[in-house]
Amino acid sequence: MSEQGLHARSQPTPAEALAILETGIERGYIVVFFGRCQVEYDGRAASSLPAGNRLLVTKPDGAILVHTETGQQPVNWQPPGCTHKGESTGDELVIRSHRENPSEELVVRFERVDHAVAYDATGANDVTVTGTEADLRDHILEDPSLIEPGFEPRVTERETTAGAVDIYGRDVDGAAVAVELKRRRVGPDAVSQLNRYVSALDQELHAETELRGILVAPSVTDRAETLLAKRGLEFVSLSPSGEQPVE
Amino acid sequence: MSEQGLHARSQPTPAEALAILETGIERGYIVVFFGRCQVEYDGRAASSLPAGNRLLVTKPDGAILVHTETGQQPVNWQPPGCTHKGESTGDELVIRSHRENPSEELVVRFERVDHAVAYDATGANDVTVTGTEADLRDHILEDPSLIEPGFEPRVTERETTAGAVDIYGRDVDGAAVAVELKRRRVGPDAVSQLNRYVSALDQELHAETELRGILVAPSVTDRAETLLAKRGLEFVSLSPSGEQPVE
DNA sequence: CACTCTATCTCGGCT
DNA sequence: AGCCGAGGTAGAGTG
Repeated sequence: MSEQGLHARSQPTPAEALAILETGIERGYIVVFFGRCQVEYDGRAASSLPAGNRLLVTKPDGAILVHTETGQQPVNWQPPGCTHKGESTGDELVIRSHRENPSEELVVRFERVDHAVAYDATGANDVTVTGTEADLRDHILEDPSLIEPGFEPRVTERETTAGAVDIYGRDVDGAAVAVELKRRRVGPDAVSQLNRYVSALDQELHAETELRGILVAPSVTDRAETLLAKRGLEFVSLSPSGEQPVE
Repeated sequence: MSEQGLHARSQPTPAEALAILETGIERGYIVVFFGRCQVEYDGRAASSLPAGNRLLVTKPDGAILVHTETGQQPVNWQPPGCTHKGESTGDELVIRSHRENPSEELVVRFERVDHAVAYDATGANDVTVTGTEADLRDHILEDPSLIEPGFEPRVTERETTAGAVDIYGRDVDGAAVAVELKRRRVGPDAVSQLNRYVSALDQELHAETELRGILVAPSVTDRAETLLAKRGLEFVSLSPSGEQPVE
């Protein structure tokens, strides 16, 4: 079965599957195998997966994925930038994916390939997303009173020795304000992040100005709220849509 | 083309592709479409992807993935637990995936399906991984002197009001020690995490005992090192293998 | 269900 | 190439 941009074959021999893999890689196609395989990985960590029926995907950018019947995430993978080599040793098809820095290798052993497909998956891959932290920031810059009356943003991504503050400005009394934005409900980690920036700014300004830290998110967990209080930080409830979320 | 546990068809009509999807879902198969589609998503965020040749995977656990030719991650997806419905409207095949809590919907519109596969991907999916944080912890519990001579672990996952300390114990002088483990090089976030635990413990113990905080990781970034010093915390270099990493 | 934290996180942006 | 932080993070463990 072979049309323009598509090669598919059921129950290929290892040699046939290898041919589909190699021509697919050469042409910049996505190559997909359905079959029974085992997987070994060694690199940043190491893992072993016993034999089972799986879905293998190789992409022209060097990514490779092994999917089982469950989970959104692949059970094994390699990131883009790897080089894949197929090898047909008698009745087995072995696919090795390797990369450097860090040195990692993934080995997939097919004892049986039930179906093989190579597909030309070209096309726009520019997805547009809304409801991000950037949207939340833009809403605030457009209407700073969403934070509080009289809030005046001065800069975004203001650098400190501890990292960049999302929005830096002044309140109605002239006090400096560091704002940390989160698009979703936050835990203690977000409070610590804001606290790092506020501590760094506190040293920079050496007490010349009063300094406030405000965490902006749809909501916070109990522990985060406790930590905010302990650190003397404030919270403003806002969603990425710019609306105050309903309870 | 149809063997036991596999249904595949090239250039199916929308009705034929829909049949493969529905029987595949009913039988608990992975269903894969290769074709030209556009994708809309609305839920925690919202996104839009113009038409292009893509790979779509639906899993029997309710997960769904849309892959382009680049990237390890799918360009659009739904997590396990969703319900998928196919719909053949004339010359289009539309797949809707929906879930509640949060309410999210993914709509994939195929103007052309070039190839469709349903595959019975059963088999052991229990991957064993080594080189994790748990391995690092076990190495330390087996040989506590990896931290320092005389270190004596008392409990793992010791609860504090700020969260659980990975390893809690005593040093050779009887001082309390809170150890935070990381399997890889860490930045400021890990230092803040340890600092939260140490602050909480400090209050709990109300200065009855001296308290030390030790971050264990292969290495730290410059900012993390600065922050460690500022917070009065310590660092011990260890890898998940239990070895001290070479420079 | 919500909270917390790990992850071979991935990914993008910036230095 | 490394650092830093966002992410529709996902997934696991626990209460």
